[in-house]
Amino acid sequence: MDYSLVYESQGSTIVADIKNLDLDQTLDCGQSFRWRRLEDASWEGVAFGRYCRLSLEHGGLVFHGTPLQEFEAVWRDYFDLTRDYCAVKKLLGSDETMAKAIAFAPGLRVLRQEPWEALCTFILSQNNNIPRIKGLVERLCETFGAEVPAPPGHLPLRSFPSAKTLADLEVEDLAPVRAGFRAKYILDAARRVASGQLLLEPLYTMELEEARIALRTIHGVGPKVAECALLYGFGRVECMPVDVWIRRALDYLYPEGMPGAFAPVAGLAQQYLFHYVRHAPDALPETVAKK
DNA sequence: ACCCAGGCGACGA
DNA sequence: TCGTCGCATGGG
Repeated sequence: MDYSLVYESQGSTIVADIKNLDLDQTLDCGQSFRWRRLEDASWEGVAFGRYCRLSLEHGGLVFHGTPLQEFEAVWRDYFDLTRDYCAVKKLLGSDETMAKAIAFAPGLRVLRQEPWEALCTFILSQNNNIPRIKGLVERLCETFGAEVPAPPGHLPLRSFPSAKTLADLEVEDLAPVRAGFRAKYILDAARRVASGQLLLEPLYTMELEEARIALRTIHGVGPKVAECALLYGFGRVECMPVDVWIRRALDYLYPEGMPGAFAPVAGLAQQYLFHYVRHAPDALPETVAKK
């Protein structure tokens, strides 16, 4: 539990004693592609069809215009605030390399996103770079999402389009998204999910290897995307996606593999490491980083 | 212009 | 089963 005191004040929810959360580190680290940083350093976005604007103000986390009831129904779990990151850091920090990665971004958390959104966005992520993934996701939502009302002074945003919505489209309909060869993958995923041929709900608790196999029945979902969907969409923190960055990091920093004790939270270790090797100048030697 | 990106499927050995 | 290649697109 990374907070103990939460209350509602003037229509906003305030988490007074939040620990282990930095919004910049968490909302712009390549796990979610829909959050935007505003001029005043607050962040706004949409998840589970709800608008959210939040900021960190002298140690307290403020959900602007969000009733306590909605915080408890949606955002507490979305930000995984009931997880004890102090315990996670204690475990991972016993390793010197991981201690450096954690020190570089101590407020990084792995979000618990909507399953369909996580699956879909990481299908779009393949052989792609993060700035461009954001563009694809933005155009997908702008074109096919439903309008989500925003408070006065803020432009309405759009929800992530449902599988049902996308299932009725053809590849040509997705042209404005400019997803390239990934468009057909999105449609296959949408059709399998919308038809009930692939049930997402059981993937929260299904035996892991079985869940991986189920996800990989989608055309365009391989080992890496399945791992991302399980980690980011289903809270399966033992899942560890290995992309080109993590591959480099493991090869150089953990040639013998990561410590076995990390396994239960390998996905969280992966997120610290991913952020570290992409942004810390001294994490990898120049020759390794550029390769 | 050029390289490569949070990979995957198809294909051939 | 394993290595190689093409894929759409555009950010840096």
